[in-house]
Amino acid sequence: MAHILVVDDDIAMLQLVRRVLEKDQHLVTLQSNAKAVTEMDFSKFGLILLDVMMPEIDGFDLCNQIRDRVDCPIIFLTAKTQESEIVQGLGLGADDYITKPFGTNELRARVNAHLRRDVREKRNSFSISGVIFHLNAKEAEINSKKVPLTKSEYEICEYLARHHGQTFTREQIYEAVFGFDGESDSSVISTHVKNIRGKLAEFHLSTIETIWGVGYKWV
Amino acid sequence: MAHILVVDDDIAMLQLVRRVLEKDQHLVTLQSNAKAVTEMDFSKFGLILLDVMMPEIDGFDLCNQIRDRVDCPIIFLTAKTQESEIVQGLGLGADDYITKPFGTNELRARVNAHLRRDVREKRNSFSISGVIFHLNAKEAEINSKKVPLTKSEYEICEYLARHHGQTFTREQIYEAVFGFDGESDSSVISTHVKNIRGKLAEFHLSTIETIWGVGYKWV
DNA sequence: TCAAATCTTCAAGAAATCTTCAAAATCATT
DNA sequence: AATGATTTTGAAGATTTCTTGAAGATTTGA
Repeated sequence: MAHILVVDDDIAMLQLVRRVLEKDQHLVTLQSNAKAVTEMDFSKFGLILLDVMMPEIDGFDLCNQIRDRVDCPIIFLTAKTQESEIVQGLGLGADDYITKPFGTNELRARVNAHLRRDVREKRNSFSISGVIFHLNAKEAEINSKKVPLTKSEYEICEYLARHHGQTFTREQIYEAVFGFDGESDSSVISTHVKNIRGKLAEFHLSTIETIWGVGYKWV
Repeated sequence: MAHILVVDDDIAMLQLVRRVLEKDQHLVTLQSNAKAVTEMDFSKFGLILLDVMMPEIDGFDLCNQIRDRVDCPIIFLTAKTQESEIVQGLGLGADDYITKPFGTNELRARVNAHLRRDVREKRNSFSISGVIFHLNAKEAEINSKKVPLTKSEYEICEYLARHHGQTFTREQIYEAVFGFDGESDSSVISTHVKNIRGKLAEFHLSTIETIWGVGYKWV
């Protein structure tokens, strides 16, 4: 779901955290060299877990530096239990603070809570066959590039993709996508499908299959 | 700084929390009747502190209901220390969890950390596509030169830029930028966009895209 | 209050999209 | 291979949605 950076000088701890976070399908990047961290490109991370006590560099310092450059949630991960330390950590712009030893489920829960907070602010979308459908924007995306579908084309595409595997007659598609009708709407769908196919072909995709005598299906 | 709602059946606790939070100039609203909470207008609060153990209604339930209606940070405040409870709380959409007895400074720090997270998204200037938006002055700047946008033009521009990538209908833009309306406001936006485009074009920018059949989008 | 700036309305022209249609291609069955 | 049914395709016309310019209404500032 998200790309998470974990910084800690304790290798065993890093591996533990990776194992825990990968339960939730997160992509986890580990870093035990705190100095190297300052030269990383943080933009790709959705969340950062930071140990406070590390040789060479202080976690609080690091937090400061990261916060200047990027805006994702930062969670401190540390053995310190003094309340004043917590205050210091949160005061620096960290978003949370987990004390070792921690329960692995608490770690997961806190990480996911912060990620959810981010997701909540974004649009919803779903992805299939390498195509991402952005429901609000009514746009389809392949390889981070926008597919130039018209509104009707997008609706047809999304409908078929959402019900992938199922076959629909042209009439069913027409009725589902536009309000409803009883006219000669089958040829309309045919033409739209032709155009959709043409546009998807530019991305080397042919996911709309003709079911002879019936209609179309997304595979 | 922020308007904070505190819900707890323990009056002494409510007063303690109020005293602590008012140190940071927050406006604090107390509520000891959990049932009454469900009928409140949450929109004005910047953060909500919620006790888990209350008579009549369960804090987790309440969290669910609030989360359906509003998007501000929610922090649980409770005597329970079981890890599984924490997991449950955070899983429900709460953003944090503080266990009683807590240090008053930890409370302040956590509350402020979550508020800061919100504020961070509200700087007084931000930049995108080479355009700097000065929120206070309501001025846009390109290559250190002021773009002569009128107030309405600036607001539309800033709104689209702030939500770059997202498509809005003319009506949505109108409602977001001016109060709200139900008239023929779509043509107003069309004309404003035309004028904005003209002014941005002088800086060789064309960042407002028409999404056919939907509206406009900043790219 | 008046003038200038800004906002809103409107309609004509332009652009994009949708629909129709018929010829060509494909498929299934005999 | 021939036939009839179904689908694909291209192009043209119809429709819907934008853009634009200009004019009237409103607000702002002196």
